[in-house]
Amino acid sequence: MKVTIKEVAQQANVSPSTVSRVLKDSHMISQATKDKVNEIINQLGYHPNEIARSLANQSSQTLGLVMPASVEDNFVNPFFTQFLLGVTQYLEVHDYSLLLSSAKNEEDELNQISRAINSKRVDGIILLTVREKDNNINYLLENNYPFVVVGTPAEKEKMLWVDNDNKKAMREVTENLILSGHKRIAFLGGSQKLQVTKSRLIGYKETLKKYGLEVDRNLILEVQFSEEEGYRATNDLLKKVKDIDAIITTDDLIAYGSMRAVKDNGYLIPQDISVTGFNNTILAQYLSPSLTSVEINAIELGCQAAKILLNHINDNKLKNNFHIVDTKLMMRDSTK
Amino acid sequence: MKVTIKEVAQQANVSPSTVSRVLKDSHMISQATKDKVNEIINQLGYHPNEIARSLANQSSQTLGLVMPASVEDNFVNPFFTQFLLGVTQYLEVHDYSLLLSSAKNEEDELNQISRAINSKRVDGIILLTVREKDNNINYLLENNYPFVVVGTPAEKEKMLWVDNDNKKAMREVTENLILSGHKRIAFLGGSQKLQVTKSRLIGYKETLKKYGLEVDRNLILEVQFSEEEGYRATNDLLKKVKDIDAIITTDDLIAYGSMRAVKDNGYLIPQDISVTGFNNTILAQYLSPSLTSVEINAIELGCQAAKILLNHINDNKLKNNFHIVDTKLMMRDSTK
DNA sequence: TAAAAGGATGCAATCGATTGCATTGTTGGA
DNA sequence: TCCAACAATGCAATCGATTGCATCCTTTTA
Repeated sequence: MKVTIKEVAQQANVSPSTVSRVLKDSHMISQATKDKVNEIINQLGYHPNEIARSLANQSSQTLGLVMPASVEDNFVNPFFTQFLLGVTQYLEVHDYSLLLSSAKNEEDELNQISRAINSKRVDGIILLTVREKDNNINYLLENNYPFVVVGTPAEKEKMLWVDNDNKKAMREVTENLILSGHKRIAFLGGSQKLQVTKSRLIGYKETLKKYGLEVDRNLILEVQFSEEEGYRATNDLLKKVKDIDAIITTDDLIAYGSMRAVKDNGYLIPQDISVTGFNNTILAQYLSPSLTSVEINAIELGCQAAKILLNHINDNKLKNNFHIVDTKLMMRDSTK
Repeated sequence: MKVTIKEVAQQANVSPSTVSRVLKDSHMISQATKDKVNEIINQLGYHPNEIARSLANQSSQTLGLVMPASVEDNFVNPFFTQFLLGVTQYLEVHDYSLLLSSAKNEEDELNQISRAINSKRVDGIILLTVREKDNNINYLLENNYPFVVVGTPAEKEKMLWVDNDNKKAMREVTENLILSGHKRIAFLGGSQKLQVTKSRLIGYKETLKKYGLEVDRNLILEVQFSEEEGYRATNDLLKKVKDIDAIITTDDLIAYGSMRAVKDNGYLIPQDISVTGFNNTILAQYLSPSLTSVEINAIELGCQAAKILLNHINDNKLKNNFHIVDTKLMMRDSTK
């Protein structure tokens, strides 16, 4: 049942080395021998044992990915599934595999990462989260181990990373609102310690300035990523500030909460106040009114992450590299 | 930088065999030697090379999972992410890993599966889909290769599988509706060729009979899994049959389309007609009215799939085994 | 025609573990 | 005191590939 390179060699009357070279299509082997060996290979149904190969080549042809403990918060979002799809699709073409593990909590991530590395089962790691002071990144840098980060890291000139174009995305959203006549535009974002929030905020502010609108600190709020928080924050805001005509949020769930608050305060969407979301989840399509949102190309993000990391692994020179993936504004009925 | 078993052996003045036995905590080794070797191991920061281990042990300590081509249709649904989480969490405890690949289309799945098997990179396969005449299953059975199926397969006494309790779930839904006074309950399900639809339909019919209600063929419809189809089917149904007071669907998206049609036909939910969904996606919570739905415990399903497969691999006797995971009815405002 | 050159292939070491069997040293029973 | 029994460890083969170097044979060149 189990066919090894030795058996192929015997049947073909050559040495295992020759079979190995045929498999690589080495130029050292004559065409006649190649044909003969290939025939036996097909005949016996031989497939190389990748484990043995990995050992001999000192390379597992595998990347590692640790599901962050926070995926649980994010079941709303197809991001993770799409990202995985992008990664695996790219890897398959390049004869790489993906080894997946999951972390029980934040500290456990480092555990999982070092296990993967130490056991030599992966040639590189894809990191799905960036934290402010990121232990995982530090560990990987210290050990000089190949990895790519999804998101913009603090020391972005030191490593590989991919991100979507948050600044540009927010420029588009803001500009769109301004061009359709909005003047008092609020911004509901996540924690401003996060790079992702910072970038989006910059896009928002830049665009206001570009069109000569005031950046009002009272209109910029930090909220948790939940419907309830979106509701609460918007409610407070509308009680305090009376002339708001648009609310930009950085997540569809926040946007949904926000929409509820807008309605509860007696305003119409979008006639009185426009609302925008982010991530273009299924909610955006089916809420009423449907929600204008920003679509993230998670598949492409996964694909690019895999690509950058693989390039680095196969050509150790590229110590620093990055790729920025475009987003797409999905206009719907929650904006004028 | 790279520490092997040989170096540990040298430093500890023993042979590699002894180190290997210390790692297994073999009873053949004296406590003194164990202590000495373990100290050196910690000192040098030695970690076994799992690739080499796999080769020697003829076991990769890894399961394979192919993302079905159809995940793309299912980005709405956190099922996949949750399932993966369940699998990886279980595997980690048992020192197994998960190798992930994705299929471009239905035929490509078999490709991916045979690649994984032939390359000896996995000890078993988790199949996420069941089709009517399933090539993947046939291939794996023919090759006598360990695998577990998610869903109820046709020849369920021949293999390992896990599923959620579809029959019971539908019994609950139906009973609940009947007990709150509904008498003319329609059933919008997916293709009746699918086992999952069959089971759910049985639960529905059984419960009607149990309470002495007529099973009316006109009230049972097959639809595609989409909002549009849900709308269309419901619309047609309501035009034809006038006394319907509840609609059971087998997916939240279908339910949503159905709800829209109910409203468009001038009925109130739930006062005139109750509607139920399935899968308890994010939509169910946030639609208005919020949607009564059935929650599937995908994490548990993943966990059980991994468990059953691992048990089989480590104890080849259990050729047939299964596990049925309970569902949970989430009552919301779309039902009386 | 002999020597050099070069093409095609095989030998054997290697990757980093595991494990059956041989060996050594110690203990206890007769 | 001698030998059997057993505990502890080492030797060397093995898992299934890859690859540097040696070898052999053919062809080219002087």
